[in-house]
Amino acid sequence: MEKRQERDLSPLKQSARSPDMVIKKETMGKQEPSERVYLDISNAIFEQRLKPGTKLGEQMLCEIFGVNRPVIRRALMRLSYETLVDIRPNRGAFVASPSPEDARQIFEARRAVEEWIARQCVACAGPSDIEHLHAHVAMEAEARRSGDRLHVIRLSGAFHLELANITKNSRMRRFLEELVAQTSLIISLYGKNDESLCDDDHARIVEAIAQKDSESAVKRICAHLDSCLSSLSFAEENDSTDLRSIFMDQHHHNTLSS
Amino acid sequence: MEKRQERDLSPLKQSARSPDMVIKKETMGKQEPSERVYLDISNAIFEQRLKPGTKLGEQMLCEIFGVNRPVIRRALMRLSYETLVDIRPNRGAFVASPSPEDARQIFEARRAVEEWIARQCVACAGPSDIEHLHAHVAMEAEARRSGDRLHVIRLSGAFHLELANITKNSRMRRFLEELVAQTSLIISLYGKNDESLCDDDHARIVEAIAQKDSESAVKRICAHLDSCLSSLSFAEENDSTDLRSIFMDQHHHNTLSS
DNA sequence: AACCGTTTTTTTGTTAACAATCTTTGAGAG
DNA sequence: CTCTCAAAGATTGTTAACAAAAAAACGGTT
Repeated sequence: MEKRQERDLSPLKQSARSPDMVIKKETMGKQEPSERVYLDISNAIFEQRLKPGTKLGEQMLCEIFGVNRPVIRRALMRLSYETLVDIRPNRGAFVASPSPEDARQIFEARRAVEEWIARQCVACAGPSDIEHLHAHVAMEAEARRSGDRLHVIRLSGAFHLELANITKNSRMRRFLEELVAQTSLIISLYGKNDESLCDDDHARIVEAIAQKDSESAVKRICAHLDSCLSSLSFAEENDSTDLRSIFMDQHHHNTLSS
Repeated sequence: MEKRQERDLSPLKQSARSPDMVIKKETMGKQEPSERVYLDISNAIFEQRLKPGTKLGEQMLCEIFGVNRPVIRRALMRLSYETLVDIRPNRGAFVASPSPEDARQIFEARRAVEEWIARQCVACAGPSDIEHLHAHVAMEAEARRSGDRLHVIRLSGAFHLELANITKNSRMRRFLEELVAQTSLIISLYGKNDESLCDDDHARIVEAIAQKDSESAVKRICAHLDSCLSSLSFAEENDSTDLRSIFMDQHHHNTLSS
């Protein structure tokens, strides 16, 4: 996990929490301050408002959130256990920058987990679950039509968590939450284009679930993840090669001009 | 997660860390104190030396580990995120006591994860991996023969993590680590007998992996987990029924004698 | 202008003290 | 003897201050 890129924290200054959609499924009542900070930062990462490498300075966060330093440290600590934040001793906390190998592992884990989730959904989704999924997909389509990128991202990731909810296994859901948030970082870092790829994947997954077609559901969710993965470009991996070749070229020109 | 049972922390006073076997796969070099405390407590839970409901008082832990309170609090905080410890505001931290529903979810999650791990192992385990697994199974047998219960528990849980290592997916491994530790709590709470059940399950799983028989590997690991689950008794759930029936009986006797 | 060394400032890490809450103990009444 | 209440003690939660490390700024030299 590398890539130190200085970016500002202004995305945190706007309240990130839309009332109708909260990704992190923690209690929404009276919260510990550190919990709130944790959730807000986590959501900001999830929604790609906080980019990989962003420095999360404690004092700055204290001002943004209006809390004391220990509260911030607690939230950052927790985010670091979930590998969303990288705390470097004596240097500060930074939004994590997953390596290509991290990305591979995360997608692999997602695939394993979501395969199981798809099967479970087929086995135990009831009519109200299906209805709920249809409504979600409709919301995605609407957000896409209206060009609300942030909302699309939010709903798109949340779709997978809605599937996980149906399984009623909170541990699997929580694990997927982490993986989904980490996926956001990966897309921030390595995404080539915007997602014009997955337009109706979700709808087709829901259809397979509604028809109790386990095989199709699994196939579609895996295809969806594969398509997402293949839309990434780990060209950053070649940067050193590029710099080297550029340097060699420059050196070559120098010798020619002298 | 309930069940407040006061038990002592003396198991933490002995150094839990056997040099040849460390369950938690964090770096073994220079560690942050809170990391060490976290690992030691985590391992103590894993090895069933710390029982569910045990109160983990901050001051007591400070004395045991020879560190300051903030260090302890950090470790406890982390353990609570992994649901191994239950922090109740103003009351203190307690080793978690999973409910029967928790147990169901944990085993379900384990099954999903370990199914995938088994498949991966079949697909990518090399000769040295197989050899390593054989050695591990031999160590288990030896520990069982010598009656070293603690060692048996340690090795038995570690077997699953060794399988996870072969997949080279650190996120899946880490998730399984948590599930395995949580399983220890469940067995502590709901285990009927000692495990005379799973004597050669591991060996048979290794055999299936060695023979590249994916179907058998999956079947055997699932059977292993099922057998483990069925060895549990959620009789605690029936306590109220027992008390009621006892009370009714007593009442019946009272009416007869009068 | 670039580089290096020193000083200052900023930020992170740690500790101690105080505040708040809960539990235990002891005294008094019935 | 039992129960209730108040006080004391213990524990958890929070805050402020100090220590340590890194980054930035400044001044001098080449």
